[in-house]
Amino acid sequence: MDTSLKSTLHRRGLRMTPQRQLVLDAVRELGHATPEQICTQVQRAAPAVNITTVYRTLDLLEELRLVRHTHLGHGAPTYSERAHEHVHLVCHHCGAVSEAPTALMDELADRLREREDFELDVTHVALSGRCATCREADLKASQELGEKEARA
Amino acid sequence: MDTSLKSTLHRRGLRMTPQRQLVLDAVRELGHATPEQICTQVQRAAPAVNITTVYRTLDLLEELRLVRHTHLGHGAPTYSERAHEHVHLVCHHCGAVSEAPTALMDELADRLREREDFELDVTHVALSGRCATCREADLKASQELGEKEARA
DNA sequence: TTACATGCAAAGGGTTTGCATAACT
DNA sequence: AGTTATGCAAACCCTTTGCATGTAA
Repeated sequence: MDTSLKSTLHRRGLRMTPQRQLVLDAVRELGHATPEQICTQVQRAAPAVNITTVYRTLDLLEELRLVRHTHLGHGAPTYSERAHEHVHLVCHHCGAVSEAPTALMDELADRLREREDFELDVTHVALSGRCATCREADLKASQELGEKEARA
Repeated sequence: MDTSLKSTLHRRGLRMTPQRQLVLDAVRELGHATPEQICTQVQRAAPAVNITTVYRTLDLLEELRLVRHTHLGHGAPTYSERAHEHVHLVCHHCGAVSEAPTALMDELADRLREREDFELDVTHVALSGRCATCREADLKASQELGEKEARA
């Protein structure tokens, strides 16, 4: 079975277009990007492409399971290739997004299945917390505060 | 130390108002609710209250650590009492939201701290997946499909 | 009499929809 | 010809901001 985008579309009576290829390319190049970022990237090659088309194409590519979107918290979701599976870690202090292997979630997924009868989708929602850099900064700040109080 | 809302506000040079009490009451009554739902609830007691005030009050109550908000995926976040700590499980098929004990996440939190140097905030983001009801429906549907194919 | 709080209207980001046009098959 | 795809504008939801008015210390 031919699994190229073109034939996948054709099997559904849909057509391959330059726009669709460009959106898919942009998702692949950008890693995890918002619709707006994807649109900007696409427009570098084809300035006339409208953001509406980007939204429609992302929905389509998601249906075709070529991409997925993740909610990082506030604001627009980000889209990435389906093949690149990972957990997103978002620092809600500085906003930094990092990626971790999904294997980290295996045990949680098992427990949720057993105890809550819930089948976890590891990639759809990001985990929120405080990143290494901000934790270091916190530590330093509290040390300085300690010294200041010791002096006083 | 007096920890009532009124004195907490007073210590910051802020005032207690009927609106602020009503918003806090609504959050407590509704469990996890969007700003709009909270506004509707508040307006049952005081119809003139504006949604702007609800947003401002929710921000304030969050700063005071009396409430927290959680992103369930699409759409508006939901607010709940800070004291009610739990993990949110959202079914991305039917939209149902359930709650699970945060203890489920303890091991994941430990691993993230060790391996990724990331301090997880368990409550801020919901976990996404497929709930028990939808999983049963899936199972039933695939069984029926199997029977149909067997007949054909 | 000064600071804080509210309501209202308007603007802002992100997304969807309606519709006419254009491009395929 | 008939369907699918696009661009454009308008509408939509959710949230924030500016400003005038109101209210409490």
